[in-house]
Amino acid sequence: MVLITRLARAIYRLSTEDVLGMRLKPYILLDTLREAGPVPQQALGEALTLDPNNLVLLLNEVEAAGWAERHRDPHDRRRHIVAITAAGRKALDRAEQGMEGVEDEVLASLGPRQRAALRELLHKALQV
Amino acid sequence: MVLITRLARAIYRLSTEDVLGMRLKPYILLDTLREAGPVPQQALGEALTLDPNNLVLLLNEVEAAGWAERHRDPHDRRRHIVAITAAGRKALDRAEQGMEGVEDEVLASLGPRQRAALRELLHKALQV
DNA sequence: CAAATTTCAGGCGCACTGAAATTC
DNA sequence: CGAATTTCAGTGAGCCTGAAATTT
Repeated sequence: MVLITRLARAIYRLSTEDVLGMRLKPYILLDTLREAGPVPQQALGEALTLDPNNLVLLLNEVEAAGWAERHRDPHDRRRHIVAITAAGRKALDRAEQGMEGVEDEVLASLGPRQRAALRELLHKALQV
Repeated sequence: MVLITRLARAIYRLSTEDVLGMRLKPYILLDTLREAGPVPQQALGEALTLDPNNLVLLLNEVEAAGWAERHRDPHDRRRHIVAITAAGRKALDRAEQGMEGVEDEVLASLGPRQRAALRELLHKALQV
């Protein structure tokens, strides 16, 4: 647990807006959103371990940038369905290129196979 | 990178003071300090990816709790050497028991072998 | 005197609490 | 009407910039 938090901190410090073209939070949101497809706002918050209040503020910012859109769910008009936009995919692609540099620095001690193994383990851990 | 930050966030949310007997930051500091032995304050900050200013505040708190001590380095009186105390080890042991519950929750999808493999990969990544 | 190390004070973006608005 | 979902305003702790103090 300690190791993960220490690594996460190193990642955070390297993931500046200069490197990604956006702050780290929107990047994580867009990455998750692209993987999950259009989802209710609540489910998105759970995936990001972000409480609903803060998600609203983050989505305001991301939507203002044109990277995602909120639409009311026709089946339950209380809900908002969140989806990534074409511009969002483009911005995310650019950010990912910057993130490769961060990964090379953070995981410098690991070879390609070890990185793949790590990715698989992390992915499985989050698949709850 | 995204997976690590998402996991770290989940860990942070579960690692309350009720569970650990202390906040997460002091826990990480004490864990790192016990592993590294007495170290100059500056080196400790680097290991924690924490800038020197914030480390001062964190150490003020940890020292006030009696968990660590700062002493001047006799060879270079500008430096402070930081060391964990006996009370710090005790508090850390208790916190680790609480952290086991967090680990069980966060890594519920992984078996013992996978957890060990994950730990080894993370440890190597940080060994720069 | 310049550099290194630790310390503190001020300012700002961030996260959580509480309450409101809409819809089921 | 009670519950669910999203939204916003207010509050408090946390991080960073800048400058001071001590020692080399």
